[in-house]
Amino acid sequence: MSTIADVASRAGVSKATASRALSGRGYVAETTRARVASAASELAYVAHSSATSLATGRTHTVGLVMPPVNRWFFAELLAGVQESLLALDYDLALYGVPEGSATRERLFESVLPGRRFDGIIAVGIQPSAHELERLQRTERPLVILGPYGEGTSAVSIDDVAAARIATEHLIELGHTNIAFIGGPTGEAPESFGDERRLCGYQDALAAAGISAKARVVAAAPTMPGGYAAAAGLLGDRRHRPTAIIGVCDEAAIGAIIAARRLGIAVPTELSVVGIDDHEHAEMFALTTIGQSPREQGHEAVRLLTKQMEQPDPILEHLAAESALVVRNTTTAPR
Amino acid sequence: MSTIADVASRAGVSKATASRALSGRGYVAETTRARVASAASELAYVAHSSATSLATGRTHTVGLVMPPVNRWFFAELLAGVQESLLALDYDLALYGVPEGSATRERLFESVLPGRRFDGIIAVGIQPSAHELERLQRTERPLVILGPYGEGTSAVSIDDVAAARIATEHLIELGHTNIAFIGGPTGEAPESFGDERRLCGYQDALAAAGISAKARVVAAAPTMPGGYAAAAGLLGDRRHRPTAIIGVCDEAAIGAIIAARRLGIAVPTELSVVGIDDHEHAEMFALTTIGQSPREQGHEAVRLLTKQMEQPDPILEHLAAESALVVRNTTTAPR
DNA sequence: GTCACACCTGGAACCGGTTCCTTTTCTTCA
DNA sequence: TGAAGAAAAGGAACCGGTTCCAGGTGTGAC
Repeated sequence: MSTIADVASRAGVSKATASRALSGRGYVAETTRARVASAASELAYVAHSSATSLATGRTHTVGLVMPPVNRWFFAELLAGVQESLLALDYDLALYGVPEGSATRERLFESVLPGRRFDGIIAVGIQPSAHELERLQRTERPLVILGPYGEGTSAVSIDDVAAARIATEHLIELGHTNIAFIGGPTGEAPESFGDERRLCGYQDALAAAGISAKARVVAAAPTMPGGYAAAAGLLGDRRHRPTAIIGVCDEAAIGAIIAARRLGIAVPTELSVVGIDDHEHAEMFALTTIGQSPREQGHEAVRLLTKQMEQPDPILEHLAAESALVVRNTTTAPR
Repeated sequence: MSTIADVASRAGVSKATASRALSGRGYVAETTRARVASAASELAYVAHSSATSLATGRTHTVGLVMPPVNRWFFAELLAGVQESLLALDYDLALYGVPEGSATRERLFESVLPGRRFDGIIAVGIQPSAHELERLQRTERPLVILGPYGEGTSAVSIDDVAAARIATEHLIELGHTNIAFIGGPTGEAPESFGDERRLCGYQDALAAAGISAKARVVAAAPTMPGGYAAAAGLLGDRRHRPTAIIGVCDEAAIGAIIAARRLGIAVPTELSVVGIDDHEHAEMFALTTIGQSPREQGHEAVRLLTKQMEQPDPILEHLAAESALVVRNTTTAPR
C-alpha cells in the first residue's frame, strides 16, 4: 500500500502540500491539486486511518456497547445506529457485553479508553458509577440508551407509562382480571426496562383499585417464554384471566399462540396486549404500545454528534415517543 | 489522558524501557518493571491504540461486513463472531451493507482498505471481482461466510444439500404434492443461500421423478412472508399441497400458523419442514434441517486467525454441518 | 516604489507508541 | 585474568499522517 509520501513524490510536491491538496484544507493551487489527485488515484492511495487519527486526535469511530442482538428491540436499535453513522461517515465498533464481569471490567478499564472513540453509545446496561467515571475520564461524549444516568445524555421511552397505558386500555374495556406475563425470572435481566413495565402494570391496577387481582407470571421476554407462561396460566379453566399484558410483543405473541392452541378465541374470550409494536405484531393483529427502537438509534447518534460538535455539551434526556396502537386482540370481556 | 512518556518519567526510565516493561518484550529488570507498572497504574495509563497500530502495523481489529441483523441467522452469526473475537481480545468493526451501491462502493474502495484491519469477514454478500481485488490488495486475511469465492477462505452449509434432504424426507414419507415457500421475490435477496435451497428442492423432486408437481411460491424469508404465502396457497381446497417446505424456519413457522388459522391440522393434514433449526423451531415442534450459525461464526474466526498467523495461508473451504431434526410437523399423507 | 496582503509551497515538528542499535555493567567460563 | 556473552537501559529512528511556521511569489493600493 502506498503512503502520502509516495503520492507527494509522484506529483512532485512535498508531503505537506499533498496532505493539503487531498484534505482540501489550506491553500493549494488548482493545478497542483489536480496533479496530486491524479497521482493519488493512480497509486490507489488510501490514507492510513491510524496515522490520521494519531495526528488529528479523532478516530472517526463510535463505540457501541450493547447486549446480544438476538432480540428484535436491540437488532432494530443497532440498525438505527448503523444507518445514522453510515450517513455521517462514521465507523462503528461493536462490543457485546457479557454478564461475566471479567471481560466487562476489562472493556471499561482499558478497551474503551484505549480506543479513543469519538463517542460512545451504551445500550441497555446501567454502567456502575466507577465504570461511568472511567468512561468520562476519556472526555468523550457518551449517550446512554435506557435508564437515566447522571451526567450523561440519554434516550428511552417511558417504560412505566407504556405499561400503564396498555393496562388502562384493558381496564377501560371492562377487564378486571388481567395477568402480566414476563415478570422477573431468576436470571439477570438483559433489559432494565422490563421491571419498569411491571411497575406500570401495577400502578394502573392500583389506580383502578384492583390491585388485589394482580397476577404476575414469570417468563423470559421471548415468544417461547410467553407461550409457556400463557399455556400454564390458561390451562386452568377456573382461574383463567380475561386479559393478558405481555412485557413485550414477543411474549404477547407467544400468549396468543398458546391461546389458539388451547382453543381459546382471541379477543372474544381473551384479550391480549403487548408493548413494542414488533414487526410481527401486525400479522397477529396485536394491540400494542408502539415504539421505534430504530428511531431511538437515530436519536442517540444525533445526541452524540451534537455533543461532539459542541465543546461544552448540554446534557439532554430525551423521551422517545410511544402510543397505543389498537388492532384486533383486545375487546370487552363477555 | 497520560502517555507512555509520562509513565516513563514518573518511573524514572526512558520511553523505550517503559514500553518494554509494559509489553513484556525484551530485557527489563524485575524491579524496574514493577516501578513502571505501578507508575502506569497510578496514572491510569492506557496505550493509545492508534499509536500502537501505527507503530506495529496491527490494528487488533477485525472488520465484519454483513446484511442487517434482523434475521435470526445473521444475529446468531454475529453473536458467534463476537464471542470468538472477544476471547481472542480482538475488536470488531461492523459494517452493514446497504444495497445502494454508492455507499457500498465507498466501503470497498476506501473504508475497508484505509482501516487496515487485521482481517475481514464478509457475510452473505458475494463481493464482485473488483471488490475482491480491492480487498486483497490490502493483503489482509479474508474469510467469506457463504458462497465459495475464489482465492478466499469460506465457510457455509451446503444449502443445496440441506433443501434436498428436507425434500427427500417428505418424499420418503410418501408426499408427492410438495410446495416450496420462499421463492425469489422481486426484491434483491439479502442471502445468496435462498436460491440454492430452491435448487435443492428441485433436485430432489427431479430425482424422484415428480418435477412436474413442483410448486414454488414467492415469499420473503420471514414469518409474515411464510404466513401470507401459505394463506394464499392453502386457501384453495382443491389444489392444496400435502406438504410444505419453507426456505427457512421463519417461513415454515409462518406457514404453520396460517394452517392452524385455517383449521388445517399439522401434521395430519399438512406436513411442514423448515431449514435452520431456529430458536423457535422447538416451540412449534418443527421438523427441520439443523445448522448452527453461531458455530459458523466461530469457525470463521478460527479460519481468519489461522491465516493471520501463517504468512502464506492455506485457503480452506469449510462445509458446516447440517442434519435432519425430526420433530412433529411431518408425517405420511393421508 | 513600497507596503500590505493574499496565495502557494516546503521544512520540520508533532501525535504516541515500538524497535533497532549502542553502551554499560555484570556473570561466567576457559 | 581476560574474553565472551547475557542482562539492562537509553538514544534515536520510524510508522504515516497533519499542521505550524517561514519564505517566496504576485497583485493592488497608496
